[in-house]
Amino acid sequence: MIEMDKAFDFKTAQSRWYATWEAAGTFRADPKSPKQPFSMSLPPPNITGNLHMGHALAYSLPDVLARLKRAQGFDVAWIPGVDHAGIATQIIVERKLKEEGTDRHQLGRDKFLERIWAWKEQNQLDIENQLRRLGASLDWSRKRFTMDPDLNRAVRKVFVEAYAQGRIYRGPRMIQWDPVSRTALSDLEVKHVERQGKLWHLRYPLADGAINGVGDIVVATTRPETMLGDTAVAVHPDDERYTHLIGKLMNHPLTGRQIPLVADGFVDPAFGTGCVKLTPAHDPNDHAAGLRLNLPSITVIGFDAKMTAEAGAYAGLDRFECRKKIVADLDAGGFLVKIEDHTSQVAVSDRTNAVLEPLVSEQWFMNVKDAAQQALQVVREGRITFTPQHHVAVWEHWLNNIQDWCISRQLVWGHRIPAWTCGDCGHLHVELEAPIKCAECNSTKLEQDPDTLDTWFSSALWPFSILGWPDETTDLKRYYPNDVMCTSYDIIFFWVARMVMSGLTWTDQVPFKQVYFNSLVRDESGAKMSKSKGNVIDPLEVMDEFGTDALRFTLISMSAPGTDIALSRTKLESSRNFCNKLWNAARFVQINLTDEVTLNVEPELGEAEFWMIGRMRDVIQKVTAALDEFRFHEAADLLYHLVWDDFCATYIELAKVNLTHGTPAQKAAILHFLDILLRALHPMVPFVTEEIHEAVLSDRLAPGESKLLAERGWPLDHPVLAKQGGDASLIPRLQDILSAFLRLKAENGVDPAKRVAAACTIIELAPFAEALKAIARLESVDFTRGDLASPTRVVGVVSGGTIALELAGLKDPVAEKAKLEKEREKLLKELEPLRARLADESFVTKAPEAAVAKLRGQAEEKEARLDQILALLR
RNA sequence: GGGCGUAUAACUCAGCGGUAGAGUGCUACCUUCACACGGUAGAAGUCCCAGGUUCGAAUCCUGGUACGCCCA
Repeated sequence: MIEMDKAFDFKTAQSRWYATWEAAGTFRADPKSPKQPFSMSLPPPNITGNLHMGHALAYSLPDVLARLKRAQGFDVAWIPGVDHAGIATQIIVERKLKEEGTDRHQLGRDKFLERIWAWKEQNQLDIENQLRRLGASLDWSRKRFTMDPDLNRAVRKVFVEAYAQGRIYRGPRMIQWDPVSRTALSDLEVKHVERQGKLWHLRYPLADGAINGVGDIVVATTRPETMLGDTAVAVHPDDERYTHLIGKLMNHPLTGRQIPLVADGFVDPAFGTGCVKLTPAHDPNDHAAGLRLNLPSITVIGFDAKMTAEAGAYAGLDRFECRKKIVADLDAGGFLVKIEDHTSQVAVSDRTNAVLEPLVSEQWFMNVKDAAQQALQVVREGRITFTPQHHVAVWEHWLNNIQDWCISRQLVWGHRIPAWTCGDCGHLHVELEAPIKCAECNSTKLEQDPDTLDTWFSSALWPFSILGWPDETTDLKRYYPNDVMCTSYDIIFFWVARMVMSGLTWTDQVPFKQVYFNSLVRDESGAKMSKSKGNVIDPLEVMDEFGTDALRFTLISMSAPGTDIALSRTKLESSRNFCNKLWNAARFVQINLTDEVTLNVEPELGEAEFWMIGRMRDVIQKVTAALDEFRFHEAADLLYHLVWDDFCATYIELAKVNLTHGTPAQKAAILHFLDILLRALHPMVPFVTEEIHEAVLSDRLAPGESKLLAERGWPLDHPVLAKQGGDASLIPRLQDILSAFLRLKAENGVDPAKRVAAACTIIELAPFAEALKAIARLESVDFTRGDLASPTRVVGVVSGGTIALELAGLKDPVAEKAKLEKEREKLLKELEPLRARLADESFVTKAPEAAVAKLRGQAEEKEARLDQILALLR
């Protein structure tokens, strides 16, 4: 027999079991199995990352589902993988090159890619092993990487077909340019941050001299450096201050160019002076206005964020340096009217935090308007459900306002765009495979587009590409659509929306039926974890300090849908203590077992057993229902109290006599209960339960049962749970009087360990005399219907009777009377609203019968207690 | 500017039409033969504010206030 230590050694347990499960193939899906399939795709973590607390949560919750479904008899396919994370990865490897004194341009595209692949191999292993440490029951035989050859094939197929259908097109458009990573970004990768800046008021002189005494137009701008590209000044058409000047020309203060005053509705008359300069090449609003008004566009800032040749004297300057110089020059020239402080929203890159430059550039785009409508439809129709539901509102808003998606990136790391341009005739070929020669002119001078696709382009295909799409594979037929997608709500647009759109477009099916959005994990004061704040809690450290099970249980029990999680040490301690409690309960059971006690022995059931069975049946039913609806916190809470309060505090205490001196049949009952509890808890705390299972149960199983708890069934239909019998009210009443005895002792200053004689009027509990004596430390218990009041006894009132302790020397009649009077007052106070409500005609007639009956029951109970107190006081 | 969410015990949070709960902390006591990562008893709350609906509201509705997040 394996000896169990006094405290659960989680370190040993969590390093042993994963390898065992993996070797046994416990988590491997089997398409040939007669079982019903249940499938999920792991949101692929970036290869750049270490496991952080967000992952720990996002992967613990689906693991609960995967383990539950496996236990319920499903063929579970939970498929892992990692994401190549285009920008993030390239930034990291480029940083490494910089440390080595080189860069990607020196290295060249091919060598640079080699470096990234090498780095990826190592990092992928790290993150995969971290997932194993977390206990995530993934089918590693099906693991994927977003840049695997067959996933690349899926990407190319989608690109080529979408191009043929006109969904994908190329063209010059204004995009957000990240000058640090030197790539275009999609709107979603742009973050708007509030920055303290200035508002410069600049004078643009009217070319034909003053009109009505007004010699110039004053514009307000937050970006003076772009004025070199101004091709107009705009006002609101209804702004009466300026209507008479519309169409007049101005002299540009720096370039000397003449530009007109134009009117356009986008101008906010309340902003600054009501006049804004128009720079179509460097501002999205100006760009749109420029197109509407047919204005020329002059690009003065380049892709390196430096001023171009068009900037004349300022050419070559960094954009922010240029700003300073321009302001100084304007000031010197008398064109600077004033400078105000101004907070403005600055667009920065989500990844690099670089201030973005809106630039017109040749990029690839995807029109997703139709797909968006379909995505809206399937959610409205309930073909995909969201938990929590309130995310539907955001979903609706975003998809209804969706813009074309800029999918090309000027990066090396990613899926290369399958487009080739003919060097001779300029024809564009979008093909699955590299063409040998130009179909138009037979030239062999074909050059592939150097750009790669947005990382999310391949992620969007994840649920079906990992199953072998576009081939009609066995896996695709069986595991697609996925049943559940568990992910974070912060990537609802980046990922979830795009998966739904591409799933509908390319497979004509929803990619998954239910989406569960997990919360974000915050620190204990509710602040977002960030490296700069220094409040990051590392899940790897937590697993070392408190155990993986404690971490998982904490995250699960705090996962109430819709609220973020404030992770705290105390909560982790509490979960660790819970695992230890379970461990010790099992240890106590194990110590008292003899070899002949096995799960094959028909258990002998008494009152306590029937009560415990009832509790387990009730709780496990509720847990099953809660997990079905993603109410993880509720499931965890129910099991916590089932183990701690019902099994440990109540049942084991009552069963101690049987456990230590009972027959094998009596002990078998306890063994069955432990078996049921372990199976119910395993999805949440797999390591401690598997460890206990090995120590206590693996030698006592029925023939044919797996020795691995991870392979055993969900206990809901366990035959022992179906047993009925006994008087369900007995144990709660016993608990009540136990507590009352202890309270009487405490109130009267009796040492809890001191054994005193006791009496009780509830004679139905006489069979529990031994347990009562042991738990409440009583000398004896006299069960009698008679009056317990006596000069030597202190008396207490419980539900349905009275109890007494023989305290000859210790009794203080005055204090006792005072206590009873106090209780009488308390009862009267509690009864007051009850009596009032029951006397209320409208309540009794209008409220549902059950509500009235319940209240009446409560009132009767209290009245009875009051009667007993009054009798004792007489 | 628009949208979403949250306000409940000292702290972190459940509950979301029948009259308030958990974990932690706090107070007192207990090293009792599974567990001090334990046990027993106890104190602790105008359920953010103001209206409304209802026999009845922490719970539903309306309007505030505060905080958080998302979008523009």
